[in-house]
Amino acid sequence: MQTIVASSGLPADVYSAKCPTRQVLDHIAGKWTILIVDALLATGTMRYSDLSRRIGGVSQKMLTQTLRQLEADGFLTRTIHPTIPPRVEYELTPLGRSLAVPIAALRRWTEEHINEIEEARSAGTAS
Amino acid sequence: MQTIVASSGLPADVYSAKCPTRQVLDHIAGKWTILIVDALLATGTMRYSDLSRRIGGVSQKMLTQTLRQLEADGFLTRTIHPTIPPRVEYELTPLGRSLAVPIAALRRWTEEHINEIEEARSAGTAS
DNA sequence: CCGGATCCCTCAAGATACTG
DNA sequence: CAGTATCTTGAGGGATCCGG
Repeated sequence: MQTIVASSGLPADVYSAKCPTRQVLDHIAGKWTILIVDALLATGTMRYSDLSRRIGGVSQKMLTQTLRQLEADGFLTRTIHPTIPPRVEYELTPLGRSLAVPIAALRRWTEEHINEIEEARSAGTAS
Repeated sequence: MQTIVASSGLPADVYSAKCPTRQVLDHIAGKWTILIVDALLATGTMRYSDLSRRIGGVSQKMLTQTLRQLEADGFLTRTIHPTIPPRVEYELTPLGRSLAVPIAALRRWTEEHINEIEEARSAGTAS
């Protein structure tokens, strides 16, 4: 099946630097995006601090920035509860959950093949 | 199934910044990695200049750097034919082809859902 | 206290030019 | 053809501040 991109009227092609699909792929490819979406698929609704604690090594700046990007792309919703202290909850949309499927597959692949990769690495450095 | 990482003796966990799986995921997540692996899955063996032409917007530096990384991780092989002019061919290993499956799924997802994403974006900016 | 926004600085990506 | 060398720029990390 071939998709025609509405905004450009051209066929979707991630190999073309100007194609809108490519920009989207670049966002998805970001390491924080993958971890956030995968965490939300597993956990359901999460607060800002939950995500911050769950995802090791993420800075507040990048967490906020990536969450806003994901919200703009329609992958998740951001719900503010104006209580004291404030509560902000993030949850995947149906679109976000459909993206989470291939992303979770990628995470699983990494965890399942890590030992093969480490073997290849030590084989390379040994020569 | 839970994988124990040989080098650390700990369970695989991409959410931990120090886990080896996380470093691997960060490489895989890179936009160039995804495009290179996906291109090689579709085409089989490719020369340096083939990849350079196929992947729009990649600089020589990043192409070389990413290819060396993928070679070190055991995802592809690099074969030099010492002819004049020189020929260098890249091809996925079995490990690389197994990685290409979830990566191709991600590319396909992007191309198939681009119109939904653009709709979400314009809905957001309109408000 | 939570969920950021802001400032500053570093390091890696990208453009450009050159070479075996 | 298939890279390396060099320089530049800006995305990303750390620390700090702030409104509710």
